[in-house]
Amino acid sequence: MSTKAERTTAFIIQTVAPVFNKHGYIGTSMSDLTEATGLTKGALYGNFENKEALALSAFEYNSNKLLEKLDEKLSGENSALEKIFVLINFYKNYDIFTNDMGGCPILNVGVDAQHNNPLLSAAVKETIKTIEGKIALVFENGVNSGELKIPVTPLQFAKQLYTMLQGAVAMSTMTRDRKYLINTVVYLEQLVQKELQK
Amino acid sequence: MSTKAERTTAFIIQTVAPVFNKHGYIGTSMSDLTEATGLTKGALYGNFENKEALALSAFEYNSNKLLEKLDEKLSGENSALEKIFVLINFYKNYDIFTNDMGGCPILNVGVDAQHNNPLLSAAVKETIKTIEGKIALVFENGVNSGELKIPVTPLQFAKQLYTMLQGAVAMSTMTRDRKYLINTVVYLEQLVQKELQK
DNA sequence: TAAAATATATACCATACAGTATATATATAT
DNA sequence: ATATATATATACTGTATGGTATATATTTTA
Repeated sequence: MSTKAERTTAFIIQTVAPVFNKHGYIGTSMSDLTEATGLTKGALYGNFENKEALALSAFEYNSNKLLEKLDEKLSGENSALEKIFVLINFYKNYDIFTNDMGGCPILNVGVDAQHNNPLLSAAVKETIKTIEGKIALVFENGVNSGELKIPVTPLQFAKQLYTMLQGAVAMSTMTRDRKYLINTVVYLEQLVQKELQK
Repeated sequence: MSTKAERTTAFIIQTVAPVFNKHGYIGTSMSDLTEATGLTKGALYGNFENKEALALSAFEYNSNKLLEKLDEKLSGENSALEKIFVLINFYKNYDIFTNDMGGCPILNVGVDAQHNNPLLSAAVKETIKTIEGKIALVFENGVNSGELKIPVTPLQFAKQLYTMLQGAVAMSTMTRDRKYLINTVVYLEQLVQKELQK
């Protein structure tokens, strides 16, 4: 079993993660975090070097939850095309999935950190690259097995798909209207059906 | 000619606008603004009630610059299809256009304000609605004149197009890679060419 | 269970924050 | 040009900020 300190650290991260994600790095104060956790500054600074380390751990926590879910959706025994459909379909309820995190960590931290925190900004870029790689791999396998055809490279196609999905995420986040997600998913499903099936 | 005070107010807004857009509402301090303008707090508070009023004016300033540019692109004597091409093409250099503002005001303020400032958040929603309306009008005219065909309502199609464009804006903003803009523009040009032309 | 190690709470820095009261300087109107 | 109105600068609130030193409490190890 894990030590008490390890469990406290884990508890802090998971409690603090949605607060940072909602209010941003500067917008989150240390007293917001003591309030959310019920712990004191002594406890927080005993487990983390400073506010930035906390924010970074918080982002990694949210980011990993997302990456794990994507892995789950893109794994399994089904075909490449089916995997793409499952992925697209996942975004229909992306707002619900990310609600516990306080919204999409990619979008929130990516935009928030761009001129305020280079470390967080770099972490977001890394995560985006990872996600694009995961999607690209599915396309690559689908092409290699002769299952589907794509007009550009797998990575390029993955980037284009992810851009559209994140567009829907951004619009639904800013307007608080999930129709952007739903309509984009419908559009992409049709697109994949028509264009990719060999 | 305008009074000195009016010119000062205008000067403050245009100087302060990119600062707010880059660093967000909470991330921008009043001393950031005195530093940027070379004025003192007395001058700022003499011209604006408080920080929030300043931030709102700053967003409206950036937002209007964008809306005016869109009006310019969507006006003229050319056909509906040509207008759509001009619009899409505008986003190829959207990052350059918004650079003076400190980035896309819709995305930056829309994401920054979502849990921190209801007024700014509402202003962004309003601007999005306005932009979608402008694009929808072009589609509506194109359909009514029999120039082009669309599979859904003009507003619905406008929303879908704008979502994709904003997706490219979001991705290129977060990664600082303008290829997302370029590739999305290429994709949308093909889409419009193939699907809309009657 | 007692000693040592570790984790958390308390009390405290110095600094930065948004905002204000008032004095001073600058426009404007007569 | 002078009086009046207005705009800006200065000096100052009280509070909140991130971070720290140290005392106290709680685990862990022996």
